[in-house]
Order: sequence, then structure tokens, then C-alpha cells
Amino acid sequence: MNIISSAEQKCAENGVKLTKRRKEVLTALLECNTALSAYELTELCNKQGQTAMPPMSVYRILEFLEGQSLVHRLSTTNKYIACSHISCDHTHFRRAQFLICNDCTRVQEVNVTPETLKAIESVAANVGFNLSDKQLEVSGTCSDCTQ
Amino acid sequence: MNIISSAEQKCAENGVKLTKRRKEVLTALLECNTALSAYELTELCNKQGQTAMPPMSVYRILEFLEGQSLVHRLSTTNKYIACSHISCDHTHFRRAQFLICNDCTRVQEVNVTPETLKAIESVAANVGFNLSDKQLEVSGTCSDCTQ
DNA sequence: TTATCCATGATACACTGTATCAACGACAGC
DNA sequence: GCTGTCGTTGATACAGTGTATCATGGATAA
Repeated sequence: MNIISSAEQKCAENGVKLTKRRKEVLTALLECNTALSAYELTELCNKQGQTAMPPMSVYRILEFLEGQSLVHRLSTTNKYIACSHISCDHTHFRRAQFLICNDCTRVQEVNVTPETLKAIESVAANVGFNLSDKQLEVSGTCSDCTQ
Repeated sequence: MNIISSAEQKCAENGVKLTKRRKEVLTALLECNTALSAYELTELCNKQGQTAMPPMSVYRILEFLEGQSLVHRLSTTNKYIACSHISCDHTHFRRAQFLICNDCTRVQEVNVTPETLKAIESVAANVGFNLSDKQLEVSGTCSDCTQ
């Protein structure tokens, strides 16, 4: 897994470590390729790994990984997804927009365009509201499920 | 409360009833003027009312009220808020955008502008994604808390 | 009056997330 | 190598949130 070494490097740059357990969680999330709840991820780790992974650890590790921008938390569904840009040198200077499919539950991560951001910000500014959100979550039907 | 009679009328048009219990929940939510979780709302109803309101009823009633567009569910925070447009003849033909203040937790409901919708849709369309979302939730700081 | 249907009451339970403390393990300084 | 320190992980208990299910009540129509 080349992605894991990129993740390791990113952590090193921030002076923190991607431990064995953290790799385990991140790898599971990367491989499953969908958004998972903390408990679903726990179950998945326990199927794959040899040592038991308690839910508590998963919560802590997810929090850590989120802090490193290696995973994203989808607040509309309370699920976690691996960042699509771990290997590239993308630094999340642009906000992420998540397209959540209601049918297959797959999630696509795209960049919020300047137009979108501007439009949302201007509406907010009209009532004196300052945006701080880092991401936008919208649901619908993905291309595979539309047919 | 004039709003309650408007709500009652809306329900009547849809052939359903705004019962005493449902009024109780809606009134509590309208009066508190913030977003509340189902359990917070349960507690509030129990403080005000004379007959006990069990959580189960609150869930059912919230589901009902949401179906009548009298309350909105904020999926990012798992809370419910009374619709700001019960008395006006606004029919939610335009999507709602919720501005959630991180400091005071107040929520403002504004309309999604055509520009915003267009911008989000075009990004989604690029990857063949069809939006179905009825609302947009963003967080930040409201005008009161900014100063 | 009675049957029917929907709203509500009540209970149990499953799921989700947090608090807390103990144990382990890497690393630095001696 | 030994020891202390600090961050990571293990383990347990518990609080909070939401759902399933069946019983009860109450309005309405035949």
C-alpha cells in the first residue's frame, strides 16, 4: 500500500506517529472504499486483524486520523471515510464537497468550487453570518445507481 | 399563538390532524427558538405540560411534523427546529439553507439561492451525480456572536 | 352500539458514544 | 542497561440516543 506510506510521511511531518493500530484502522477504511460508522469499522477490523480492536480504540484512532486529514467525518450520516487525497500533495486548502449516494451509500469527495463557496457565503453574509465549515455534504444518487 | 392555527390549517389541507400532543411538541419547539435534540425536547415538554411526554412520542410526533414541513431535522447535529415559514404561504419550493452558529447554537433558516444550487449541481453533474437533498447545512458564527 | 383505524402509552432493547483508570511501550537521560 | 516520563492502547462501566413491539385509548363511520 503506497497510500499508507504517504500517510506515514504526513504524520511524521506533523511530529506524530502512524502506529500499527492506526494503520490497521486506516487500511481497513481505505480498502472498504465506503463510509463506515465507528462500529462498522470496529467489526471490519476485528474480521481482518488477529488482535481484537475495541470500539474505544477505533474512536480514538478516528479522531487522530481526522486531525491529520487522513479521514473525514460525515456529520450527516455519522460515518467516516478515508480521504481521497492522501497520496497527492493536496492540502485541503479548498473545501471538500461530499456526494453521498442514498442507494449504494458510496461517497465521492470532490472540491467545492469557488462559485459554490461564493454563493453560499453571500447568502450567509446577508444575515451577518460567518462561515467556518470545512465541508459540504449533499445526498442524491450516484451515476452507477441512476441507470 | 397564531402560528399554531396556521399549522393546524396546513395539516387539515393534507387530511391529517394536529392533535393536542402534536401541538404541545410544536409549541415547545417554536417557543424555545433553537434547535433541540429529541431528548431535550422531551425534557422541555415535561417541564411545561401536565401530562408526561415519553421520548417515544416525541420521536413519532417529530417524524409527523417533519412530514408536514412544520419542523426541520438538522442531520449534522441531529436536532430539530421549527420551520420559520409556518404562517407564510411559503411552500418550500426552494430548498432551505440552515446557518448553524457554533457559539450560541442558534439556527437561521434562509433560502438556497438559485446560484448556490446551480453551482453545487454542476459539480455533482460532472461526476454523474443527481442531487436529491432538500436542504443545506453549514456552520459558523452568527452576527450576534461575531462581535 | 360496535367495528375500525389511527394516535398514544409503555416497556424492553439495540446501538452509539464517553469517562475513567490501568497497562503497555517507545524514548530520553543517566 | 536501568529508570522515569509521556503518549498509546486495553478494559470496563456507563450515559445517551434511537427502534421494535405490543397494549391501550379515542375519534369516526356504518
